[in-house]
Amino acid sequence: MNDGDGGAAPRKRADAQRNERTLLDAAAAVFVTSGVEAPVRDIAARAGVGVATIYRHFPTRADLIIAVYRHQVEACAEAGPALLAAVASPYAALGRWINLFVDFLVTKHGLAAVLRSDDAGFHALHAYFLDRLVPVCAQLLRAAAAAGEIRSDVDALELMRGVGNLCIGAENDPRYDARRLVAFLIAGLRQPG
Amino acid sequence: MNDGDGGAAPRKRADAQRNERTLLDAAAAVFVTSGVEAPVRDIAARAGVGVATIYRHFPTRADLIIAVYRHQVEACAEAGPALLAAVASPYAALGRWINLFVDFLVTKHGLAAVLRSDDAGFHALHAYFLDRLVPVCAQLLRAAAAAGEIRSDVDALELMRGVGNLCIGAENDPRYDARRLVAFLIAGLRQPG
DNA sequence: ATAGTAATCGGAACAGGATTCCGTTTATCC
DNA sequence: GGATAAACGGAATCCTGTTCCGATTACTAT
Repeated sequence: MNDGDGGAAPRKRADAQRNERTLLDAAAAVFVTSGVEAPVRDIAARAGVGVATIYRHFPTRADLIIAVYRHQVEACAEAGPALLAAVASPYAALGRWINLFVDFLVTKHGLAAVLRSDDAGFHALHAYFLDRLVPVCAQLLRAAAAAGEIRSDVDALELMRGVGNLCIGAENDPRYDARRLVAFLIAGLRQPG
Repeated sequence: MNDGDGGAAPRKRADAQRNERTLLDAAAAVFVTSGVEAPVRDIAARAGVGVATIYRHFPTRADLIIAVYRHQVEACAEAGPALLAAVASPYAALGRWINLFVDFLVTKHGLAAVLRSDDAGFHALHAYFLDRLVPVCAQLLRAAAAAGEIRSDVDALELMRGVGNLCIGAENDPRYDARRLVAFLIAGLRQPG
């Protein structure tokens, strides 16, 4: 809703809309090469705008990161119920879903690191990821526990944070395979016996 | 060797030795309250010296952190073989040793985070921790694998990095229990079947 | 079409931290 | 006690992030 006209929102100016799009593209490109903590000035330069324009559109870096990756996070969130419906074993569905999440994180240079940062500026990023993905994870955990495949005392938030942490620094380092370690962690959730 | 006199090293001046000690104490105190990434100026102020004095004694922050925690890291390294000798099951010894490591990390505010940082300035810190602890971990892993208690394809470096990552952000957050997650990870190493 | 208006813009100014430089101090040796 | 070079402190520099302000430009009403 509130996309074409709206009542209260006075519709943004055309140049502002254009700049927002340009900034998203520039940020995405810079994130790929320099990571999500690239200097603000670099992103502004790449977009051909002044630094203040970034702050006007995205008050904190978290807002910019969220905007850049929103689609992929949504896709990941929606994949949870789909996997649960499509795969026979809830435990297998959980494993598959976690792999999707891990793949997403390790391909976004530095994202896992800022995701766990306790810097106040990243509060919105924290909140978004957690609000969107923790419930999905909790649903998968409940299903697997109900099926007796894993222990029932696993907290979704804790697991998500653990998996996120395991993904830190996993980009382009052949000696560290986050996927493998996460698989061990998930294996460790199985019922003892 | 080369502690009291030596041949090539011209023995440091007395005030320099005193400052180095003072700096170590000041850094240790500041690390406890503000974490290992505390501003250099704070440490200098606490020690009552100029900032350049820090750089003269410890060229990078990594050197300072290593010096502050060297004793505890050595103790952890030496605990490995001791546990292996004292505990009947190598797998149990591994678990106990990992717990020592985790306890060390989570009580040093922010240490786990810089430990995994790929910032060039922390290269020495990386190298020291890895050189000192990975061989110990490898020995424990070999013993447990030889006893048939865990799979034999676990790399010590990878495991250490995984455990270190799980400890990031674990200080004073009741909703995140790094010890518990590490326990799951170690449990996941058991032989399948 | 045009003048008025307010949203938006760009880059300079400011702030905070790390790192380096240099004139001064001081321990050591003779 | 004086010469010498190591060590010192703090100012200067550099690099980011963030805010401010005069200039610009899209929209609106006539």
